[in-house]
Amino acid sequence: METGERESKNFIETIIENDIKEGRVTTIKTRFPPEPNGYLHIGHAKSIILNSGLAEEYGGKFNLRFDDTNPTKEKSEFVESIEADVKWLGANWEDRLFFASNYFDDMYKAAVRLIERGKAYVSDMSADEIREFRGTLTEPGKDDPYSKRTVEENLKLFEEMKEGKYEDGSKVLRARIDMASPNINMRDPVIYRIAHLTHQNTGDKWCIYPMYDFAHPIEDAIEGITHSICTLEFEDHRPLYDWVLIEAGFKKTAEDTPKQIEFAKLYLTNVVTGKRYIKKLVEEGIVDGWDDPRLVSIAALRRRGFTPESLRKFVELCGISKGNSSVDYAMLEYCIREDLKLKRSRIMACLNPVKVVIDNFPEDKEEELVVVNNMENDELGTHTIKFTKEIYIDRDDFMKEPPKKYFRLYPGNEVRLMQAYYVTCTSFEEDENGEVTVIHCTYDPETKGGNSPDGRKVKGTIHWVPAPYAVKATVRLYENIVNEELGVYNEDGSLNLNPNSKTVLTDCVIEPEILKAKPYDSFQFVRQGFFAVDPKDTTDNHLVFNRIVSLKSSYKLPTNK
RNA sequence: UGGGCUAUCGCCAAGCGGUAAGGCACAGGACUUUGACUCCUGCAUGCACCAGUUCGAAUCUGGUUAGCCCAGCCA
Repeated sequence: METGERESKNFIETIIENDIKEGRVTTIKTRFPPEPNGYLHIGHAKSIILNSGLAEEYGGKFNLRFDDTNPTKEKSEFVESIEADVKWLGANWEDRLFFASNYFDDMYKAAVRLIERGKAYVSDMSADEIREFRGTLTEPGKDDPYSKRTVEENLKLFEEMKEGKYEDGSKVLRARIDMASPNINMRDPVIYRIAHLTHQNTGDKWCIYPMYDFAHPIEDAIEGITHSICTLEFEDHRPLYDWVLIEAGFKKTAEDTPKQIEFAKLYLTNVVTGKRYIKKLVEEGIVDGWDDPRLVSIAALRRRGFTPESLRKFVELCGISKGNSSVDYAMLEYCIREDLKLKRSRIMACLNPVKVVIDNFPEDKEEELVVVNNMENDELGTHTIKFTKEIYIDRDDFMKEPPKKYFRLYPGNEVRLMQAYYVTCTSFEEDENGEVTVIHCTYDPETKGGNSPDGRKVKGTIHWVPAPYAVKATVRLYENIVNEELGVYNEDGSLNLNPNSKTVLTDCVIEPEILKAKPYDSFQFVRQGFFAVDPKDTTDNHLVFNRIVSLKSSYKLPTNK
């Protein structure tokens, strides 16, 4: 099944369709506006896929814009990684890559316009004083003593701020709105601050920088964005967004575009999402880096072997709404399995190998068998594998004393070795600890290919690797970094980490076909799950695999008896 | 306790006055050279709660409760 069609549309699509129907817009324009202060994670994927998807769906345009209005937090390292991640996800901004910082001139002019219209003033109050005068949630604020400055005075002061005459924090430009507004964002918000810093894009050209609330609506207006989609916490900012556009002359009424629309963020149950938390895990060295496979940053998911298609499917499946919610991780697992199962070759690998000797198989004989890479997808072709007297199977596929309904290998039982022969376990050897060291079997030469001419059935089919040709590799197993509740830090800043979130490296053996694999290539290891070649740890002569997701398993060993 | 927003199955989520879509998860069954996949079947007399309007309400009205967001010169 390819891109299955959704029968219901989300509320943003409804808004857009109304805007088109009622003639407010003809070509819609959306944007993804990250601040380059960290790496992108799966939550951003929702926004990227939503915004670019909407543009695509309605024949509009999608822009990538760096919202770099605060040089204290931003680095060019991050703009590079973000660009790569957005591209990898398949969002196409064509030639429309923008930087808010390139609009600083327009923003400065807009601020001057506000001052001229008496809608903004320079204040000398300190940050503490401004906070004090702002009032509280239940009490109104008090007028800024500097709010009575004349237009001329404000113009002169703001010009001097720009020229660098004042120190950081000594003056700010505030919008003149309403200190008694029940919406605290409207109590004369600061719209420009002084920061003598080298900006990642504009260098030392500016020493005053616009605040988000002032800059963002202007950025949208300049680019002709029609639908400015953001997350729920900006709902209270929407009146300010409209105020700026109207007072600075970018639009007539709040009904005109650009129009801000808010939706709920994506949370994964028990998984640490959120830039600042991931950042903390990285900085504290709890994980190896931004792309540690246990994380859900885009870089980590890519390294781990997730596909862009699987993330698109996931976002689509989760839906868009205004209710805060937390999606089951199982949903993500479903999406990646669904995407990979028809795209990837199946290969036999024993994560915890144990040797099997086929006693009645001739000592030096080798048989070449042809294996279909994916029974459901012919395009993936075939490969060959040698069958030999000594092979490895997974330790889980043998039990000395099988519990009920266990139908893999055990003394006296016959199973099928995938694509090869029926074998029957005759005996086994164990060490002093009771650990099985070698399993002895006999094979039935009549069953080559895995079918019995006499119509005899076996209940179990197990995978194997020829011992002389087994390729040694390492698999990285881990659980996601999880927390008890929504991946949130405790009040003291600590995190209740899942004890399983440790990475475990295990030696394994894989059939020789695996030697053709390159970094990021992924496979379905028969009965084990999907794995991808790690791009960082892998060397020329040793492969390291990250587990992308395990397969569903409906056989559980009985817990008691 | 000022303002804004949200409340439909374990988890997402449609629904917009005409008698509860779909997906994930789960359970049972069929099939199977991966106990996978695939395929069937089941899974809210109920839509946070209480009143009211209506022939009829998850959808409208009033009230209540719960959760999320806002007092950065962050975004």
